[in-house]
Amino acid sequence: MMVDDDQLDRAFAALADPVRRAMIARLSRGPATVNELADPFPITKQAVSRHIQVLEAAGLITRTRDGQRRPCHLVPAALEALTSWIDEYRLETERRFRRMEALLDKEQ
Amino acid sequence: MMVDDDQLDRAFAALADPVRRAMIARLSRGPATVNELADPFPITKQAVSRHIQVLEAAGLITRTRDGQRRPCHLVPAALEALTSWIDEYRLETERRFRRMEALLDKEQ
DNA sequence: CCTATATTCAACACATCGGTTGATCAAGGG
DNA sequence: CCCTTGATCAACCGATGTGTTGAATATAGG
Repeated sequence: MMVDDDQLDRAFAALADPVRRAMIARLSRGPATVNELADPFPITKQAVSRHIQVLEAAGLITRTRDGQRRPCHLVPAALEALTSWIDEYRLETERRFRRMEALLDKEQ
Repeated sequence: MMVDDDQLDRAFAALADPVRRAMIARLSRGPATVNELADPFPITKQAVSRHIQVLEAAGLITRTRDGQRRPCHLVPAALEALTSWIDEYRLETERRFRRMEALLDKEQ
């Protein structure tokens, strides 16, 4: 999946909060409503509702309709886009390190 | 690498800024000083210096000493810790999706 | 020693974030 | 039809983030 700068901004910012990360962890085990997601946290449902909106705006979750409930679903492809971005630079760095080690070995 | 909640907060927040992501990209190709990192951006060196401090506090880079210069170096293990966190939940979600598909197939 | 260069500190402005409370909207169930 | 439940909107508050300018610190080098 290709993402632009704004998408990365929103996605990484969304993950930079322990409440939202806990929600991601919960949603990896299956869909959940606002009330279900709010349950473990000592904050208001309104605050939880906004956390969910942040995750949705970041593309990390989608929402469906089930009567008066709005279940949330994790979007694995969005997570994969983030690991891809990170890995590009991690792998480049590790390759560079290995080249440097090889060069040092040769000089012995 | 094991990271706590605060480390994840700082690391993801550090990546939630296009300037800092561009610095990460630059550093993947080799160490760079504050001045070198500042070059591509239309902001003051002081602002760049603080971006660097954010990346360092997040553990994403380390700094060495070279005379009056303070070169920055990317820390691949810190990036790897982030992809590990993300992948745990992405993979769990994908496994769940596959189980659901298998179940639907069986019901046909 | 003196000066230029590299970097950082301090104080400020402004925007955004994450929480609250209170009101509102929407769908279901008796 | 009313009332309850699920969810959201709006306004506000304190904290944090990102930029600025101006001053300070530290090392290099003539």
